[in-house]
Amino acid sequence: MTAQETLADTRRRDIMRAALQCFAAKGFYATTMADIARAAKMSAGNLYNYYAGKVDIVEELARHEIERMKKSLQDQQFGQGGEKEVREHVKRIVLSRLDSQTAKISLEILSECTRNGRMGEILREFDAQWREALLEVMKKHIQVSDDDLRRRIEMNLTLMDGLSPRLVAHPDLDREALAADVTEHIVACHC
Amino acid sequence: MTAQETLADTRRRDIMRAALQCFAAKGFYATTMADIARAAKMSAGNLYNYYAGKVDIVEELARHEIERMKKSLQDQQFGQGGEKEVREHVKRIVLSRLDSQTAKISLEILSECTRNGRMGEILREFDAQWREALLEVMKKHIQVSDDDLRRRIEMNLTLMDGLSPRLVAHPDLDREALAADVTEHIVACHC
DNA sequence: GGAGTCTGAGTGAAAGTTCATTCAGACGGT
DNA sequence: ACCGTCTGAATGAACTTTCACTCAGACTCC
Repeated sequence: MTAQETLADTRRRDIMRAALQCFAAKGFYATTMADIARAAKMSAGNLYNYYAGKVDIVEELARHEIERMKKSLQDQQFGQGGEKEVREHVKRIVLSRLDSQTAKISLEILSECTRNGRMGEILREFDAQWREALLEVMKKHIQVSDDDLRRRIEMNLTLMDGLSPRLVAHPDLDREALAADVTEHIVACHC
Repeated sequence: MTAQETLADTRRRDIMRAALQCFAAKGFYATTMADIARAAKMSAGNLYNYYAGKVDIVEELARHEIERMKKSLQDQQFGQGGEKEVREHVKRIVLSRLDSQTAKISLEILSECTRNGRMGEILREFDAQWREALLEVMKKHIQVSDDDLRRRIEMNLTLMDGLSPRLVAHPDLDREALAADVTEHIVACHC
């Protein structure tokens, strides 16, 4: 029983990893089930023993990615530590978004969210929660109106959201420099 | 002779308009030739009298959109006018990017650029030209090293690029406020 | 030897593309 | 002005290919 579940979990992880590669390389629509199967080193038919279909794979992957982002943000514990720690945390997040594969998948998911209602819902819900969480943290550090704080948050998120498109339009940009500048701007607003 | 060319041009424009609608609504891959034909009020077969195929339509539309952006930016004449004029120009550009349909198409094109070599080339080329042009303009107004200027440009472009993703993640955001804040940041770097 | 796992050829539907055909209007000779 | 001819835009059904999905049987550990 446990062995079965473990195997199934392993297979699902294999498939997710393979799907991530393929989707980053060719996009959701251009990758075929055969592509995913090949990348996962199994037959196409076997995919259906672990996922109901392609849509299922796409949605689970998108949910995973959003969940991963949420987790990485929450782990940062913005409320804790001095300015130096905060700066390092922020910079780590920024740099993680300046990864080519991450950027491609992010854009793919964003596109999908504009037309797949359920996925759009998930993203917007996550975004709203995240804005509220940021608001609460910042309220403790800085004495300005909520309205003003919300505007600063929106600016900072816009900056974060711009990293993926920027990397596509300018793949050779100086990641360290951009990460430093973005981090500086965010921290300046935060403290 | 002239009449024929005009008719062809009209049809191509009809098709482009129809394709833009469809692509914004369903994305490049999910829209079928039948969709475009329906939106353009003609038969599917007739599309092939004006475009070689679906890929051709997608690429021409993307080129059009990038060209349109380039033109709108060049028209702004950043070098001219006082600070007030510059501010208004920038704000107009920012607001134009905070349009829902524009945002969807932008994301669609960005995704496509990550996997279609030719389209990626066009985007990166445009981006590089634009960065150089900005550098030249800013050099005249502000006395800092080229390296520093390039970093500021990269920041500002990141901010601009973030507008489309932001609108997808938070469709109800206060556009006026965000546009004002983004504009303020850009102008502050520019003068 | 049986349960669980996997394979890969096969299937059907969907969508891009082609093409024989239609038809409205332009042209030109009488 | 009228008729015959021609052009080419437009149609839509047929063709072709691609791809998600299925299933009957093979394989492999206990």
